[in-house]
Amino acid sequence: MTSMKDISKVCGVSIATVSKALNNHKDIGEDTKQYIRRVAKEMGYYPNSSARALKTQRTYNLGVLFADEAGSGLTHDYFVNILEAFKRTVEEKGYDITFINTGAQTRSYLEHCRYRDFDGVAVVCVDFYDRQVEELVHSDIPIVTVDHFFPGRAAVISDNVRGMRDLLTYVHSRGHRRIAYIHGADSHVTRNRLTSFFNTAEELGLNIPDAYIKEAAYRDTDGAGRATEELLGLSKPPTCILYPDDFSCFGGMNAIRKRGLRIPEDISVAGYDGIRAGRHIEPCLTTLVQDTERIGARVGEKLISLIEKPRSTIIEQIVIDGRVYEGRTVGRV
Amino acid sequence: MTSMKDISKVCGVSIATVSKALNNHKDIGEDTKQYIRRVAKEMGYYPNSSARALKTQRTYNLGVLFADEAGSGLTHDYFVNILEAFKRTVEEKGYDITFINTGAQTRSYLEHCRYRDFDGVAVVCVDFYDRQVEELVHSDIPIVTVDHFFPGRAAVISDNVRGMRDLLTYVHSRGHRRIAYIHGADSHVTRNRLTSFFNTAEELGLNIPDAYIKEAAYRDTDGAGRATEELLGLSKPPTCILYPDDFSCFGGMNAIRKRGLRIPEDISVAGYDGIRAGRHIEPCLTTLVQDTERIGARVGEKLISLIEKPRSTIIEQIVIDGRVYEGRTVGRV
DNA sequence: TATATGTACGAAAACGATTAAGCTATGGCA
DNA sequence: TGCCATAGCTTAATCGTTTTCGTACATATA
Repeated sequence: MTSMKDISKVCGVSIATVSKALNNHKDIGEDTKQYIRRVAKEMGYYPNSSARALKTQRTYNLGVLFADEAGSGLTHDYFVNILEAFKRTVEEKGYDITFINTGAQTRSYLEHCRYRDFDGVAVVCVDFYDRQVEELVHSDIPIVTVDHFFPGRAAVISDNVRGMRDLLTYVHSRGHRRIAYIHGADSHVTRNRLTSFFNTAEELGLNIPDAYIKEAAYRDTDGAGRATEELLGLSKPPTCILYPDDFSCFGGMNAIRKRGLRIPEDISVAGYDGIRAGRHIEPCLTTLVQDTERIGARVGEKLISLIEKPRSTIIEQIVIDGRVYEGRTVGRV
Repeated sequence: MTSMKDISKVCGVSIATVSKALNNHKDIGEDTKQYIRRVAKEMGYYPNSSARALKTQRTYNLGVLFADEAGSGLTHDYFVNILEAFKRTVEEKGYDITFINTGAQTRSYLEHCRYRDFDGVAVVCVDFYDRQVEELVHSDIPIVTVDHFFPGRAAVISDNVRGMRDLLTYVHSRGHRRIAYIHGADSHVTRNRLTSFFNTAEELGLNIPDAYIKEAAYRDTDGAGRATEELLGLSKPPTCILYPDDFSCFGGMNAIRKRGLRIPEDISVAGYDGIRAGRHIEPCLTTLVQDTERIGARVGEKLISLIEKPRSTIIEQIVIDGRVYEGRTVGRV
């Protein structure tokens, strides 16, 4: 590896001059600058990030905390899409991203961040009630969280209240009155959707019997299937079932078909998330598409502004709208 | 941030002693060691990776080159599952992973690797004919590639030859004789599957008319749909169609249904990959499941052994078997 | 002419660790 | 008693940068 030292020898100048020339300081003559640059290029010089980080305390490396509740890791469509958009956004600004180790827990999340000296951290997907997450969030490292708000910290949040309202309103507009909701396991997101579901139902004058509310873990096709069977077994079964997410909806659809019922002729279903596969199955899934592209991009932008201009940055919740995707799983009734 | 210097002051010993104590060198007294360790812990000390890397030339950080051909990035199911398994494996051994910037190309892949001083690189998903990839592969950085073999470098390869053979044999065993194959865009993987398809067909005594061979880009549902329509329009259409991957198969299934045909009663289809969604749709997809878990794990193990014991490590191709998943899209004929 | 200003560069410290080499007691042994 | 090992530390160099403070010289100003 060629270092500045090597270049300085070849050029017959000091290391300081090389550094300044390469970093375009104004107190180096134009000719010298060009000369040094040329030699550097010829010698295949590339700066050493460790040395630079050591001196400047800036790594241009961002940590990503990504720990799916179910341990499915990177296979979670919604979060992975956010991550992808986030990655693209920050890479454009010269940052790299490194995963915060979640598997082999020899050090805490915070310790890991200190070790790697991340300039900032994006908390994309995680158990927000974990003590290690708490510790990390209360540290002095710039942080942006997704879908969860911590007081005094920036967050980008998919609008679950509005999302559920739009979805339910759409289903209602298709004539459905007996609507069941299988919600996900308890979390901020779940509570928001649930509250919004009930509020919207009331606004729409819907009567939702208790038996129409079920719980199944997110992305648990079997659990969603079982809940679906229970709903279908009711004396007055719903005409439409809302699911925690698209995957769960797949599970529900299978349970429905096992009973010999058709979708959407006999019963309607709707998912949540808008994963790619949903658009390519038959009938294609009606769902609430979360705008992962914008969410990820905003997380990136916000995090970088927290890092680069900490003073001028207002801490805030950034709320991102989704939209109803009209597939063909919600029939007219 | 507490440094060794701080600890050394508090303990009244030299920095060297602190370093040795923490790194468990044998020439430090047991009492001193314990004492220093205790103080370090109390002061919340954590080593600085940049400083350490600068000195030791080891970063314990691995680069991941992950550039989906279609720019879909992390949303590619097959590769993302490999990545996940890879990540878990190397994290267990104390390595972190950082993405090699593929979007904002201000520096080449190799330059990026030098900059970050990766101990090694996993090339998971990329255009292997890219000049930058060439450059990287021919450098002195330990590398393991997935699904592509470069002479003199380690590779983990999903057995596409055997996979296609198993799949075709299975389809044949279900009574199909008129079998079409929509293959993906040209690549090593595609060529292997295609060759294997023809060889197996010959072994089985199948006659495959030219019109039964089509091409569509990987994961391109529309393209697969169009190719499917062409196949269906033939005077003697196939009874079974094989697709480049599961997603394409979804596209094909939709095209088939648009014609009013039923799967698998009227026509059979099979995918390739074994993505999660395929198992949860109706009817669930018959496909060749690639063992992403093992592929990712082997990439991790191999890469680490290349790094940690470069001498004793034999460069090799590691071939991983897949297996046919019997869904319900291939009927008996 | 004497002084101020500006330009172009260099010397050296510092970032936080690792490590070879050196130093100093202490105890064992002839 | 004299000598040598050994245990247990310390000194100091080093990794590759960045950055502050000088310095030397040329030019402008009074």
